[in-house]
Amino acid sequence: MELRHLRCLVAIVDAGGFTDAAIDLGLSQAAVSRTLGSLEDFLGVRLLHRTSRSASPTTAGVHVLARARKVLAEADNLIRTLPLAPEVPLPAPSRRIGPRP
Amino acid sequence: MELRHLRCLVAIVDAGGFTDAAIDLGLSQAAVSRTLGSLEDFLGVRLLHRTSRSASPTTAGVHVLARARKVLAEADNLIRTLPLAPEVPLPAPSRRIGPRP
DNA sequence: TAAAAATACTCCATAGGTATTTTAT
DNA sequence: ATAAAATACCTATGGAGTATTTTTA
Repeated sequence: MELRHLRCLVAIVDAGGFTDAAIDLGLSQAAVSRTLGSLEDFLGVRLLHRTSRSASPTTAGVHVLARARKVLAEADNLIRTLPLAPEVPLPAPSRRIGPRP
Repeated sequence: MELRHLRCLVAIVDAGGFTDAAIDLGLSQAAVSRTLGSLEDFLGVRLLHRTSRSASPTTAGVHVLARARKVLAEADNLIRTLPLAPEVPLPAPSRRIGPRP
């Protein structure tokens, strides 16, 4: 299981379907279908109920979805709270007032 | 960024080095080195200080490591708390007392 | 100099795309 | 009948292994 699987699940539910999720993810509809399929295979549970109109989470899907969001939130948190270590220290801001020499 | 990157970071710190982490992960030392390198590239920060004796987290590494553990903990939680949906319902436990007929 | 990590190279598994078929309304 | 998901097929990216080089305590 990788983050891509969880991102895919969330995108489908948020978009309400595979096709729109594919657009949001910048992937093809086929890729989205297969990625979610492999997640369901891995977990051994069907997560989404598909119709020709939309896709909605199963009972297990609702459960997994909530936890998937937590995982992704923690991943986002990791990236957002990065103490960025500048290899090259920022130049001291110039205090010059007058016109450029 | 995928879970494999975070699993790699955690394994290296827990094992104290790339080589032992590789054994724990069931990967080659080279794979571990590259996976951590790609994580560092992605984050734009050096996470581990390497010596020929061991690998220890940098300041940023300590920060990221803590968050990586949270991400992985949530991922584990997702898997552990799965409402397993048996396709075939479990057979009702037999209440027979006497010897097998 | 003796460990451990980085790199060069190669290979292959699989993620992803396109085109098509199947399915459900 | 139509819109959406699943599938078949193909390609290419990059993940992984082995062998080697580089690094540093």
